[in-house]
Amino acid sequence: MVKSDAQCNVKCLLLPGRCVAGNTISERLIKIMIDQKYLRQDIAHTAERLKRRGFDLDAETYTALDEKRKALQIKTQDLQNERNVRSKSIGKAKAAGEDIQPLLAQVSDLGEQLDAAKAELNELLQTLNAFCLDIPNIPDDSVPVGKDENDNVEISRWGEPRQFDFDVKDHVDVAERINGVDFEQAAKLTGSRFVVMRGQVARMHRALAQFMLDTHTSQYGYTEMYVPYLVNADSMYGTGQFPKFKEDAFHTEPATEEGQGLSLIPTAEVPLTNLARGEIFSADELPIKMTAHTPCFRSEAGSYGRDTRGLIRQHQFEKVELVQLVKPEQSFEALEELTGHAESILQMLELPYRKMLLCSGDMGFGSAKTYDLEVWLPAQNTYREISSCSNMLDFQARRMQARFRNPETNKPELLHTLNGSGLAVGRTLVAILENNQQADGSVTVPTVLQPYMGGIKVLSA
RNA sequence: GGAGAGGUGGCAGAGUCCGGUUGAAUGCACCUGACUUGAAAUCAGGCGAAGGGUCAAACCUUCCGGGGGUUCGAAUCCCUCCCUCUCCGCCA
Repeated sequence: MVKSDAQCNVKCLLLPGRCVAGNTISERLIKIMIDQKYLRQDIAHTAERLKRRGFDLDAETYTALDEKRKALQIKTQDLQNERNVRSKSIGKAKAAGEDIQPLLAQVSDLGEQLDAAKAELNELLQTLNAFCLDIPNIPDDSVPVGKDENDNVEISRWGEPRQFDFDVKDHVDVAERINGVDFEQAAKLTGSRFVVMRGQVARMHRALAQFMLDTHTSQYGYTEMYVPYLVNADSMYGTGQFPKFKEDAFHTEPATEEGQGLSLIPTAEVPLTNLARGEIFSADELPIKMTAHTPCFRSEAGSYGRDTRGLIRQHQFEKVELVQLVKPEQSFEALEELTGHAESILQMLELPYRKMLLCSGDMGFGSAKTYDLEVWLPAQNTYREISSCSNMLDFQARRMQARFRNPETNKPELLHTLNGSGLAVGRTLVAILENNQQADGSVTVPTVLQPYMGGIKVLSA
């Protein structure tokens, strides 16, 4: 139904010349201007809402900085104007063959004043920018106020956890019994939190990603994308990983002394969403729905000792990501849709899950509203996160300057971005291994996956 | 990796050697109006972004790949980084 749109989107995204070269400082100076406008509207209310997620906005500092900025900006612009006017008159005088010397004398000290004002303004802008980049997104009013995952609200459940008449093994035991994983080899090659998969398990891992991609493209109108796994700093700023969460990602060494290193993507959300960076879409190009299957790399700083066994928490894992770029008024509807797309994968794989609405304190930095899908893991006797679907509103769009032209005003306006896992492939594999295990150690292959595995119905040693 | 060419508005494409009223000729696209039964064609006008400012305007500042420098003044000169293209080499 959206096929033609999807095709158009690819074309638009891939049009040569639309890619904006990575800008650094000047681009960020613009960003903060907008952040300020945003904050200024109602700073007390903003602070109150940010508090719900445990963030203390220092409104006084902000207001003081902003007022200072305003004064400095006006001063600087006045000086620039004066310089421009005088320079022009010098040009005229010179063209008329008049003596320029007296005019030059008049401007002699202007340059210094201007330089000083500019430097001061610049410094302030950097401060303000840093201040604004650390502010998380504002939770939507529909988000329950809470501190941590214990305050998340269960929205729904799907499927019945299976009753086992034998001792349930965890996915590591299940996979090892059919010779499908080898963590020791991975540790030899690289270190902890990596895995080597082999044979039918490796194949099922691949099949899962293929199945997910095919479903999202053929059923839900997403355009399949192939994207870089290494991105520059601007991309990481754009989606909100930088500056606050730099430690969570892996980075390459800078290529040159001054050059910035690249970062391994922690999720395909980064490259997919940043496709919109610096772009102005026409209204009829939206919504843009993209999906990609990529590896994801996370340093897992701060999670030492958590989920050390098995595939749950790896430094490298695969994910099929869903990203949507939509008009502002459509984003909440789009979040429901996108979450539904991820849910449908679990349903087709017949994996019991529940849908959680994250509370204000448990949401990601850039999200205004997030649903987590948690799949049932019998060995852990609990539900574990397998997908996280978020409406970022214009949070990322603001950082990226991702806009569309509103036909009503004919002006560029920030669009809204959404993303969700559809699904995390490694954890889906875990869920199948655990939920579909048999007493004899074999694992049944979900029906929808069988065509992707040459008709194999059971994984066995 | 070696050699060369180039990065200008939605697109195409001048300007850059010899810096000055150039946010930027021209063409296309687009919008409005006139003409027309309607359309095409033609004619007239408009048509980048961000920030400041204003009730709204006027108006001001900034932006010709990024950063820095020279200058009263830089799209134009200098340095540097990034990217693109062509040829050679190498390679999946």
